[in-house]
Amino acid sequence: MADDGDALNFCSTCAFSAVCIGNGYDKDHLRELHVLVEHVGPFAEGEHLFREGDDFNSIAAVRSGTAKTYVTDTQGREQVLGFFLPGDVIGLSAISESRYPCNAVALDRVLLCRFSFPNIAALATRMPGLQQHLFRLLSQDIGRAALLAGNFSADERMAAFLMQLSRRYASRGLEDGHFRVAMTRTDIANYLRLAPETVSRVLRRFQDNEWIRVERREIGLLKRDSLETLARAVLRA
Amino acid sequence: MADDGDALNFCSTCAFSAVCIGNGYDKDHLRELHVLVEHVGPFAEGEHLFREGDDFNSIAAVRSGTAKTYVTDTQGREQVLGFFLPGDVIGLSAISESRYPCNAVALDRVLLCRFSFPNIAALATRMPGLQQHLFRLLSQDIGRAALLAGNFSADERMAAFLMQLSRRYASRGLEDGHFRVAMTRTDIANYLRLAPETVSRVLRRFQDNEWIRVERREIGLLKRDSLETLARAVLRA
DNA sequence: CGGTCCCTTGAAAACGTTCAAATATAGTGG
DNA sequence: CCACTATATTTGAACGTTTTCAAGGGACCG
Repeated sequence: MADDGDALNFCSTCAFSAVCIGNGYDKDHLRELHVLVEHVGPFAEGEHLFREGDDFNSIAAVRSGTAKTYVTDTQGREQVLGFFLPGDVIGLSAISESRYPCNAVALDRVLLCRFSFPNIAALATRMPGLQQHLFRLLSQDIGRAALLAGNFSADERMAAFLMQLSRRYASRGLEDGHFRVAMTRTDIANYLRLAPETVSRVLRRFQDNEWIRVERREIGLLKRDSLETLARAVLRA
Repeated sequence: MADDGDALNFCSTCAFSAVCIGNGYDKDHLRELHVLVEHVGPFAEGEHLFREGDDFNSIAAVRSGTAKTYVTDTQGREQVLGFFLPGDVIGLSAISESRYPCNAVALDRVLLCRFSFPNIAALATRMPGLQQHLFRLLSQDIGRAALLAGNFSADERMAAFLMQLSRRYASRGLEDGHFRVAMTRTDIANYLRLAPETVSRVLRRFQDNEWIRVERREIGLLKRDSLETLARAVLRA
């Protein structure tokens, strides 16, 4: 994946961060990126990475573990905005404000690479490639946020959720046909805007159809085609 | 609003574009922005500004009129992604791709200021303020997209829609207590993920409560408090 | 004046939620 | 090692909101 030996020698974990933020930089640029990076964590399960209203000054790449972002609505119910796997960048939606607009919490043991945003933005003015990468990260998130906004059935949502997870694992070179999710049913429900009971029932139905195999947090995908067909309505790809 | 007399003398409409894209630039910078701007339109009602799959190379500020972006789902049903009033920037979600991921169509007579994105990004590397403004525009859209993703009732969605519209008019110095919307009930329904019949019924109920006054596309807000209360669940502010 | 598209209204049906309760799992301390 | 508790998950049944289907009215445009 990161076949840039020099960068790896330079600092293996920070090279990984550089990969998270963008590719194609020379050694000097990597060195400049490196000084912006701060390794933070580990965060324990349930520990907050940041809270709504905290001063925003950095974005972070997940190095290992899983996190979720969420807000609490007026009736105190949790709305999960997204899940963040290793390689994902968290905190982008805060850029337009001076404070984080949501909470972020670790779902298991989480390690981060934190980047000062003012500094990285300043660096970006001298590195067009980095600027473009940041633009793309931001723009991608706009599309991703719109994804679940549609008017979809519980089955379509769940299928899309599973396929998206699988794709994200695959894009990181991990096993994508069988994985262990870090989130509870309730987290999934809050993300998909369904009741936890509905999540449970849909998973049951998928298993009865022999499309998946579920055992607690372990999920195996048996009939990707069927799931893809359902998910297509949501994912449009 | 635009109290920069020089800029206005320089080119009134382009000064307006500069205002759309960002403030606080000196005369030289405005001149540089100016050469990037291309006035396009008018587009007639129903005419497309761009279509899904078109090559992406520019973003555009709406100068007058109203547009919507939408995608067509697998069953051929339209999903409205957003409405764009004068001053709004359209096309930001395309930055991560080389092609537009959605369609944009004029709802009435529309004029645009179009900016070459590669050029404006290049300029941004020399103008930190512009870069930051672009980052903020993008980040704002992430938040806005997440807005309607929640699990809200038809009443809450409609109230939020009306209040948001009112606020956007107000922020442009326009009448915000009574306005004429350019979109059909079906457009609103496709945006709020409701059936057109539901939109009709909710508006009826609001009018029966004397919260609003509706006559075709004309909408007057009578009890902003009641609407705000409902909308709060969605807008969180 | 006729046609088309938009909007409204009513009744029935569907889907997901809520409520209630049973079951299972992991962590804790005896 | 086992009981015990808190939390997570599953399941069933009733309920409610929104959708769907069907039809009627109304505005605008030629």
